[in-house]
Amino acid sequence: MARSKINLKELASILGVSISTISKALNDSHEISDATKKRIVELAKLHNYRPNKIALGLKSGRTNTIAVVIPSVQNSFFARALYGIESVISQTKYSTIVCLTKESYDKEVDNFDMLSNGVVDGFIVAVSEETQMLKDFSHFENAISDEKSLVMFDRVIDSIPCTKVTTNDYTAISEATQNLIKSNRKNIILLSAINNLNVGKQRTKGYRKAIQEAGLEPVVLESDRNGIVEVLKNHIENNPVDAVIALDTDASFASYKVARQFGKKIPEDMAVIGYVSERMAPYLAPELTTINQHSYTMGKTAATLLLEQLENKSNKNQSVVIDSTLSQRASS
Amino acid sequence: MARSKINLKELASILGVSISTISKALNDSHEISDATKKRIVELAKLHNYRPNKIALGLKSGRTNTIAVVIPSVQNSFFARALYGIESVISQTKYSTIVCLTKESYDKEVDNFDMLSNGVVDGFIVAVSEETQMLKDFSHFENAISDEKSLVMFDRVIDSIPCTKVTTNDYTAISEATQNLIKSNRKNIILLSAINNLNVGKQRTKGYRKAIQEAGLEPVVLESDRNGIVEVLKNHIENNPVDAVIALDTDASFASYKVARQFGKKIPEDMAVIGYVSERMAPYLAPELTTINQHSYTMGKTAATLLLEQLENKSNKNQSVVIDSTLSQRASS
DNA sequence: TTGAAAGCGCTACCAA
DNA sequence: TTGGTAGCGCTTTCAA
Repeated sequence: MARSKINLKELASILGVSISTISKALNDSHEISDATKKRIVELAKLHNYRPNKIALGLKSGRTNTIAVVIPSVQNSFFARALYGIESVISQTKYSTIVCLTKESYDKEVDNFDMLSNGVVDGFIVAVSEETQMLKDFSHFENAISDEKSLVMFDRVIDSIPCTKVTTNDYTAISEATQNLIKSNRKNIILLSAINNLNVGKQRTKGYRKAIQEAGLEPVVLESDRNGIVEVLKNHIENNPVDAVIALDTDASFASYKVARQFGKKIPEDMAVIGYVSERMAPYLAPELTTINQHSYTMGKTAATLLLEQLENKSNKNQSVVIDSTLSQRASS
Repeated sequence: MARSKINLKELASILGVSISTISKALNDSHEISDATKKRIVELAKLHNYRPNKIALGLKSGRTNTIAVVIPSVQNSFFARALYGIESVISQTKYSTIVCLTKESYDKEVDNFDMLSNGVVDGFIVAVSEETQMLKDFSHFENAISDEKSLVMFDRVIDSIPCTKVTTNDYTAISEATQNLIKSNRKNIILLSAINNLNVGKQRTKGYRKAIQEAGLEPVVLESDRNGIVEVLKNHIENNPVDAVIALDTDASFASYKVARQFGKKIPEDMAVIGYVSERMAPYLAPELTTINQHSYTMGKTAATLLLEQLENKSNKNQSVVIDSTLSQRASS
């Protein structure tokens, strides 16, 4: 196939017409006669001509590319949110660049720096943990002053003026806790392998609120992914527990594992409510009651809002809350 | 902050020097005196100057961007492979564009078309199922004739001349089957929610080979994610089963679920070997013996080979095989 | 040591 | 209906 990056200039010289004629013809301009248009389009097709996106980008100042900057993709929440984003974006003329920050401030800043100057038209970001901690948000401010559209989802920074999509985590978990209380659980503990993250702390707050309102004693068990089983074991050995709220996948699975080891029946002896993908929850025995964050919907919403902003169909800086819901199953 | 996309021209006019002087100074050219260099660099820093990547790309014909084109990211194999790729790439001057094909030929072709003309320097791809079926590989051929570097991993096309990273799935599963046979299992069935995929068929072949060599009868149960539990139930109700090889996460979890429902103990009554992420396997009760595809390593390898190719350090078209290994746990 | 100018591939304005 | 030319932001040769 006669290929290898043919450009307007070459097409022009083949047909003995000017570059601008070629350009106009391929853009179906009314200025060009149908006859030449046809010749040109045919030749272009023959040579499989594709306009050079980079040149287009330089010219127009827009690239029809958006960046999705998220901490990870191992996490089913972000994987599914990304899927939602992609579903929306891929139906448009836009493409997606995905950047993984691994919760690192430096990586996040690098990505914004690299992409802000000409490469993308806008950003969808879930702010990394380290950035939240350091409270240095100048890369976001710079993006805004560079007139990039910016949408934050899940992990948002209140003080940055941009569009935001969040979930009502705090409320959801506090309601879940109240549910357990109503069904007469007395020793409801919280188990978390993510209390190093803000999300974890937020959820813990919701738990504490509900527990304290009921006059009960909050018990918060935290560890990292590797230690979580041990931490729970140690606690259960020495304390009464009749319900666990598990803040993440590891904590959820750990609850089941330890319950088995201690011969505790779920939900009779111990109820469990956890965060696990909706796809996985039914496989647990008994099926796990989960708090569903609707990650796919959040992704779709974030993408839709960004697109509207890019096409100037919406005023900037909306805030949308996607309700988390309790998916009641057999474990509680 | 005085920002908003300052460029060489503006810097030049501020200092009353020429654009080329600015350019050279910022690139630390020896042609420029230290004095002016200093003035220029300082001004650039003050204005937070960042070179426009798009302009650079147009000029140089390279963008220092690579595309990763994979079917999905929900799947833990690809999620982790992507993580491996990112780990390598993010240490270099290159950035990554991630495209999700959802196993669609059209999406894959679109992505290649969009990115081939100037946007990326190379591709890492796991070929979509539909593409494998349709056997139309011209988008790969075009990329090659456009002089893009191309690395395929996991899902590769033999007839396309490019670098390839694969795993020895066939051998791994056939060895796993032999293991079961040696430990005296007689009714070893295969359970798959992915036999619509080539990977699934490949694994099935490995199973059949081992079973038939042992003079046993192969039993292949397939379904999709939603039907997999029912299919297994129906079979177990009416047939003896003392071992299951589960080809994917859903099939693996389904095996546990059904075993429980029928009061079959794992591994005594029924052994299970499955494909589940190494992170998840220990949470199952009993812990699941898995076939580990080393997705992270595959990703890293693919990325490393691509980089070498981009920097012309390696001859093209190597083929690397990353051995799958059996992670023996309690379920078999 | 500095600057002018061409050119990467494309579009759009203005002439012809 | 067509073509010449400028310019997007940058690098690089060649002159000054």
